[in-house]
Amino acid sequence: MNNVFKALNDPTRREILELLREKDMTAGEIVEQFRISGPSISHHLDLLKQAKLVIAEKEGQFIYYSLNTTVVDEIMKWLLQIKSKKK
Amino acid sequence: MNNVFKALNDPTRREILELLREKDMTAGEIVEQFRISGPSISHHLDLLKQAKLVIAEKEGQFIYYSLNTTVVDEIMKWLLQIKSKKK
DNA sequence: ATAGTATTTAGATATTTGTCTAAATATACA
DNA sequence: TGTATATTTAGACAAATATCTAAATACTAT
Repeated sequence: MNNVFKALNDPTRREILELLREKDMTAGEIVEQFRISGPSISHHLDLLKQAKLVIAEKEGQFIYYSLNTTVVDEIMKWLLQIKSKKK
Repeated sequence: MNNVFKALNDPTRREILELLREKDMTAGEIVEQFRISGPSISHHLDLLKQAKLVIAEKEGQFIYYSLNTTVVDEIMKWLLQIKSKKK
């Protein structure tokens, strides 16, 4: 869960997730949306992958990234627990 | 919102929130729950305060900290939006 | 006033993080 | 086979972060 919070704690990475909400994209397409170098985006994608927030699938010479929202449920559960204050 | 993700991106701070779920506590009581120095906890509390995840109220020589979960709703909303994948 | 308790602020330090450029790897295709 | 394209890995560096000790502030009570 730590990894997920870590992954979410960056505006660029959150923006990547928002992009992937619309449609799956290749690393290159994602890079195009930002003014950040390819390697930096690649690094962000790696963190998102580690958190299991995205899935990477190779198709020929491209790598397609897609959202994986199952981990989001876990976070929401934790947040709900916090919200259910005892006193 | 950035501040909230930042505040949540630390196990100690998340644990503080879990403690405050049970009951309001003074800074000193919170410090007792950890093996971390008072000043460090004070710093964590400050970040939580900045994120508006906790509220601090002075009572005599003590400062009582309590959960504020209204900000949590904002995060949940964002997460739900991410979960509602288009394709 | 003075002493004691609660908490924060200041300043230092080691670690982590986000970014970059250059190089490496992998695939496509002529 | 050789060249172009897509992406990642490696290594460096500045900025942010978590922690500490020492000092400052604020309140209580003798």
